[in-house]
Amino acid sequence: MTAAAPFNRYQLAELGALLAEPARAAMLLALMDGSARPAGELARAADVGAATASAHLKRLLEGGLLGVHVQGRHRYYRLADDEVAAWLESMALPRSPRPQRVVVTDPALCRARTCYRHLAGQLGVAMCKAWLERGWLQSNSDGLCLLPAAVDALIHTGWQPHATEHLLHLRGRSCLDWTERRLHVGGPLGVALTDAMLDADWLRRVSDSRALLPSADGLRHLAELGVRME
Amino acid sequence: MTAAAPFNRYQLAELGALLAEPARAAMLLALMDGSARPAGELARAADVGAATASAHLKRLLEGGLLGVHVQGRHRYYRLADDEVAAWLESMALPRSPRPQRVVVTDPALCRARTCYRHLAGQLGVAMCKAWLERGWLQSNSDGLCLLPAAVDALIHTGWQPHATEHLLHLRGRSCLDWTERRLHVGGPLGVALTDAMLDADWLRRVSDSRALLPSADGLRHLAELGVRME
DNA sequence: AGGACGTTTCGTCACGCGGCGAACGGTGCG
DNA sequence: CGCACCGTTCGCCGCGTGACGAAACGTCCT
Repeated sequence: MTAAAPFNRYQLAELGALLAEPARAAMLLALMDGSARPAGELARAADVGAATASAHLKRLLEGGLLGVHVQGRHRYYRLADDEVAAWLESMALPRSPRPQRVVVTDPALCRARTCYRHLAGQLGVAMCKAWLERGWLQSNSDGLCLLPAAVDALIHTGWQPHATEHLLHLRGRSCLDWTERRLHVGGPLGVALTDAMLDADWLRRVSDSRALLPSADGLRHLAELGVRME
Repeated sequence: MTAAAPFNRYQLAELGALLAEPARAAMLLALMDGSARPAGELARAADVGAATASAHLKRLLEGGLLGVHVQGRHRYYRLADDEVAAWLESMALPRSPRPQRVVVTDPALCRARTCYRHLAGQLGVAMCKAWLERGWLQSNSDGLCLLPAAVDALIHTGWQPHATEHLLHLRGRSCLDWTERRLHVGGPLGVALTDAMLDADWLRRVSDSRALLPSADGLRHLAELGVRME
């Protein structure tokens, strides 16, 4: 299902574990200027004993993050290569947007709601996805447009033929859903579809909320049209 | 001394610790496609119990790597943002040059040697650094050049005035040292300086080696000129 | 209202791992 | 050749933390 996992959980964990110790992190940071430093100096930089430092350096070496360069009774450790240095530098970035809040959302609002004036939420996303897969909705450079097969199906469920055929002339806009992070149908087409569903009593407005409540009738019809919510 | 450490050892270690657990790593990998998944599903993906998964998700959330989106009795976890996804992707890269070898090097070769025909090794790096700091050597767009103050000092130690003054007209090239990963003086200026030191018996060639052995006299004079080797 | 279910919190246990002191091995210097 | 020194290996101890079961909390469904 995932696109292409770069490597497995154990490799990622092993790499993380190398950074997870303040003493090792201190050593890596001390070497980030590209210098090569003897073990004793790194032990002092990390504020640990020689024995401890030696063990850490061994792990970092075996993990491929360091290289060593033996010179008489000294052993000079350095970052394995510039890639490692660049990668360590990049560790600082994902921390910038530090404040991560817990966003509490009304369940009904997630299921179906208006986005401006068109349908959004799980239902909107499901409709967009299903109709694209069925070939009822098409995406071109101009945006989204409905195809005749969709109109036939909608009329078959009881929609007014004239008003439904009018949908063919409306343009839809791909709209990224806030909660689902998936595309759904916006623009004039999205608004018209939503209005029609409200007229047909498939959806009902909820007072004082942007939530839309699907009726039992609506859910049944939508399921027939390939739109299912888990 | 280091350029600008992005953050301290504890922050780096904390970030690493978030990845260091296979269960957490599995969860992050499962979310790398941008999906939002409920806690139970992530528990299954990580192959741990619900209680354990909940604790891990809490840590990842507080660490800023995940966001959550509460919907009724479900809690959908996702990567905090696209930056985190890109950053995780980049974790795969530094592993490619896996084989890290221990390089054993002759101590004398590291201390001082010829790089092409100029002085390199610790001594070459020390000279470059000291003379830049003293304002005897200057770096401009054209490379390195010696300044009159340096010539005066060199003549004062006994170098031939005429030959020494000639050094002012030579251009030096910044050369990155192989063992020290530091700049030293190459180019015509570097060659001329090295030749002069050999002439003055500050340095001696070692047969069958690129190593250069500083004489006691040479070390003393170099120390006077600010060039010290630890 | 009551039962089912997803999720979190709490309490407990056990393993892993980092820390150090001491001993060992190798290199350089007088 | 012996001493000094740097670094590693070994053995032991203590803390941190991940694992789970049980229980509590909150939401959905009928």
